[in-house]
Amino acid sequence: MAQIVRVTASEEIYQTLRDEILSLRFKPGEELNLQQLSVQLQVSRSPVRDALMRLSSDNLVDIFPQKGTRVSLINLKQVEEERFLRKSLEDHAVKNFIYVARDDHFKAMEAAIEEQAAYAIGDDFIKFLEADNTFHAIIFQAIGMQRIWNIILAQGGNHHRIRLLSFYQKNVLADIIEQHRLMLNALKHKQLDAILNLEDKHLSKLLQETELMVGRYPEYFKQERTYAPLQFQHQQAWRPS
Amino acid sequence: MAQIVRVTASEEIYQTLRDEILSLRFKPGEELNLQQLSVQLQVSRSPVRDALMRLSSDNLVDIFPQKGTRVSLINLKQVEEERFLRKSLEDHAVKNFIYVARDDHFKAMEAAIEEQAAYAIGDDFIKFLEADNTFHAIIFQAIGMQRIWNIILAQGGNHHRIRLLSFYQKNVLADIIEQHRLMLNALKHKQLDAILNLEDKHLSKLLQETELMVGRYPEYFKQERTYAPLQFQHQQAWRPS
DNA sequence: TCTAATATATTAGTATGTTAGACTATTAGT
DNA sequence: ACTAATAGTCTAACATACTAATATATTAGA
Repeated sequence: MAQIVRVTASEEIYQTLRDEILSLRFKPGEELNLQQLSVQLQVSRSPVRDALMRLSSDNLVDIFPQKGTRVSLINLKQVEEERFLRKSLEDHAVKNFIYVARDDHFKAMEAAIEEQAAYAIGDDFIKFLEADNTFHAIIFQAIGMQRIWNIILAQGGNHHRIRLLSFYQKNVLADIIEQHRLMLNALKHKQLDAILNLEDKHLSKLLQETELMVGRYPEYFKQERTYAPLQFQHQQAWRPS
Repeated sequence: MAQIVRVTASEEIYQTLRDEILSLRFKPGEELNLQQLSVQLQVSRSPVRDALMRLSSDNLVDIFPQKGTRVSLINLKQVEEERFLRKSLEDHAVKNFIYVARDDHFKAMEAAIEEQAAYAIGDDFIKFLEADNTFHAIIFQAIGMQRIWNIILAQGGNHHRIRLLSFYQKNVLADIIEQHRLMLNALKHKQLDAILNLEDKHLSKLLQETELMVGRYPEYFKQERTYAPLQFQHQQAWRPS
C-alpha cells in the first residue's frame, strides 16, 4: 500500500522556518515579516501565516497583532519547564525501557554515539544535536511512545536553542558523548539509579552553562518578567527597532 | 493598567469547538464541515479553518485534505500515551510539591474535592471533570509549572473523553472523590510512596473501565489502522526496526 | 523647542474568490 | 451485465482583497 504523502506548502514552510529558528540561523528576537516571507518563498500569505501560527504554539515565534512577528527570545522560565518535561518523561521511559531493551536497540544507540563523535570532530553542532536526539528517541521508540518523544521535541524549542549555544563552550561535546557512553552502559546493566543520577548530573551541568550563555549572548534572552504573549492574542509592549 | 485583551474570532471559535468536542456534544467521528460551520458561526471560513488546524494539532479533529474534517475517534494508543504523559509529569510534580506545599494549597484542594462532591450529586459530569482538573492543576501551580499542566490538558483530549464516558458507570465518581481524599491526606503527610501507589491504582482502574467503554460505544473508537490523517506536527526521522 | 493633533504606513485578522485533489454517479463500450 | 472512462460535486489548500488596530511621521500651535 503505497501511501501518497501529500506535502502542503504550509507544512513545508513550517518545517523550513522551524529549522531556521532551531539552528539559530534565524536569531532570537529577529523580525519575521509575513509579507516579505511570502515574497521570498514565492507563495501567498496564507500558508506562511499558517506556519507562523503553528510556530507560535511551539513558542518559537511571538505574534504581536497589528505590530509584527519575531523569533521568540529564549525564555529561561520556559527552558526550565521544558527540562522538567523532558526529565519527567525520560525517567519514566527509562524505567520501562530496561525491561524491553533488545540488542538492536543498544546497537542503534551505539551508532548514534559514534555519529555524534564524528560530528563533534567536524564541529557540526546541528548534526551533533540531531544524533543526540536520535539516541534519546530510540528509548521512546522501543517502549512504543514515539508520540511522547514528538511532544518533547515540539515543546523543546527553547531548550534546543540554548543547548546549541552551549556547544560553543570547550569540552561540552566531549562530555556529552562520555555521558551517553556511561548511560548506555548503565542501561545495558539495568542500573536504574545510575541512569537517573547521570541524567541529574547532565542537567545540573546544563544549568551552569545556561548562566554562561546568558552572559555571552544577552540579546538572545528574555531578561525581565514582562507580560508573556499568549499563543494567539497578545498584549505586550514591544517596539520593532 | 487595564490590559485590553483582544479576543479574536479564531480564538473564540477554537474554544467553542474544543468545548463541544471534549464534552462529547460533538461525537467522535462526527463530520465537521468548514463551510457549514462558518455559516452557523456567522463568520468567514478563515477563522474557522484556523481553529480546526489548532484542534488538529491537539489530536481532536482529523483533517483529510480535499476530503473532509471530522471529530477524531478516540484512539486507544493515544489514550495510553496521554496517560504516560500525565503519570510521568504528575509523579515528578508531586515529588517537588511536598516540599513547597502550603496550607492554602491544601485548602484549595479540599475546596476542589467538595466541588466535585457537589457536582457528583447532580450528575454534572462535565463540571465534575473540571473540578477534578482543578485539583491536579493546584499541584502544578504550586511548583510554578503551570505551563506543564497546560501541556497535559492540550495533549489529553482522548484521555479526557474516555474519562467522561466512564462516568456513566456506577460508583466511578464516588471512587474518584475517595481517591482524591486519600491522596490529599498522603500529600499532607508527605507520604510519597502512598501517593504514587494511589496514582497507579487510579490508572489501573481506568484501564478496566476503558474496555467497558469500548464495548459500550464501539463507534467512538478507532479500531483499525486506516488512512493516517495529515498531522500538523513534527515528524521524527528515526525508523522502526 | 516642545507638545498635541492628525495623516500615513504597516500589520495581522478576517472575508471571499480560485484551484486542485478525491470521491460519486453516470454513461459508453464491450 | 460488467467494466472503464468521464462529468459533476464535494472538499481543503491557496490566493487575493479588505478592515481595523497600531506605530510612526508630519504638521500646527504655543
